[in-house]
Amino acid sequence: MLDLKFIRNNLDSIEQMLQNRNTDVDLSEFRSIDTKRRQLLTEVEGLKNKRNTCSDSIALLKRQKEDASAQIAEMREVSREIKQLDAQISQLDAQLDALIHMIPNMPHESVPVGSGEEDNPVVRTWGERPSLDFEPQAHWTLGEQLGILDFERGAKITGARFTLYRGAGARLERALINFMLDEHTTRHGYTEVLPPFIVNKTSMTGTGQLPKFADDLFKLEGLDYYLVPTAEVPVTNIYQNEILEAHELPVYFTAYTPCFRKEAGSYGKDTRGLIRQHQFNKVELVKFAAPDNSYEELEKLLADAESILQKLNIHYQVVNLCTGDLGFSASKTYDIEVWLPGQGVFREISSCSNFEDFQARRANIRYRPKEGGKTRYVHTLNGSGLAVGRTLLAILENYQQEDGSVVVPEVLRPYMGGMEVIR
RNA sequence: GGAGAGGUGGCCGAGUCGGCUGAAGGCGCUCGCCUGCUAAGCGAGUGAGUGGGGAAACCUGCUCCGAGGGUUCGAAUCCCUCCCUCUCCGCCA
Repeated sequence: MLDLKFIRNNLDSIEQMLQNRNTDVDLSEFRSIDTKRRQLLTEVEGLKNKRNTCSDSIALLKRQKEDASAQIAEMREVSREIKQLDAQISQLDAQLDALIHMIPNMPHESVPVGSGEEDNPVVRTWGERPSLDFEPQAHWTLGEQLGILDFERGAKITGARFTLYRGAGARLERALINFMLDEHTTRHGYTEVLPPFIVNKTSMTGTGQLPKFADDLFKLEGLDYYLVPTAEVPVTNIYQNEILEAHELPVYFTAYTPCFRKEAGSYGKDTRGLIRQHQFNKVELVKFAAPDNSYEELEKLLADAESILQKLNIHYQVVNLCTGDLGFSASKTYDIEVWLPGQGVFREISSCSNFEDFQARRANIRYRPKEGGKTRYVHTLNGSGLAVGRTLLAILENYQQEDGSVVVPEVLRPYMGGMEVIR
């Protein structure tokens, strides 16, 4: 959510931003609702002031055992007016609130203007494509042949886009989770948290999933509870409605959670394999930072995520999302895309973003600056470190051998009971 | 799930029969004094949000005592609904 005053003073640049993001939010009514609201506010506050002072004098009269019925009668009328104005104001508040919750974040100046993913510039590339002297297979073929991924039974148990992992597959998934958490906690300074996997509406609104993206979420029947679509939601909301001290910043959290997404609007896309599931595992990185160094923190967070792929020795590239591809709440996002030889493409495996104060304002997360003075909103950041299912499939495709077996990356062997090859 | 108690400022904790309590007192924090240094002591200050005025320091209105409604001229204080915490019982991994 953007600052109301900022919106008021920068309507033109916001309109431009909406265009760059290919979003259509109608701001034409903003001005009139905002002015009307402030008008009524001034009016009702004047009346409340009158009521407050009169109440004091009524109290005084009562204490002196004098008659106050004239004032009381007058105030009865004033109170009626106040009630009426308050009702009008809260209606305008609701309208304004609905409007500003639909406005996406302002992109950072380093974000290129572009219309879609084809306009995302590549920031850097790491490693090389594996030289396979045979026709590489897609992970779904490898996984089924090895008996470690069972798509049919996943679909039987639940439905499309659910997968059953078996044997070495299940263990590899677990190995990856542990490996990633260990790296981030022991080498990169993150504190591990294990949050609830179900959150309420306030938390969803705090990080920006609601109200706009309700269709992507699994909601529990009859409750205002939702399955988490990412650990970003519960972890960022750890400090919802809190004021941190400057010396506590930055705070680094890492969390493993399953993620649940309806993937509405992706019918027919990525129907095969592990790429797009309704349930997947992810290790997330979340930071709370002071505004003056949040972009340095973003670079470090990105490097922390990249280091996992480097240790696994998998070729990847980093792209800077352009305005047309940038997420609703983000000011700036880097995607890490891994090379998938079985499909001959780069696929997103991590998304690292700085939200600046957009989420902090919604979730009311502030800090007290060192130099004192008014509290300020923190900057929130997060990134996948990494998406576990996609990492597993990247390993299958990059480490496959001609006979369909898959070599276990060295760093994972201790987590796999020493297993060197899945066959 | 049943019974009871409770939710007040960064923290702890008073708030009597509704009015002078945005909130006593303490802790913490900040500044000053004192001290060879530290501690102790002394003095002063110290909530948030949102409007208006001012170049600014600052002045000023309104709102906020778990959340939302209600009663009243007036509510932290009374009533209703919901949420959360604690204790006991029941159930349970």
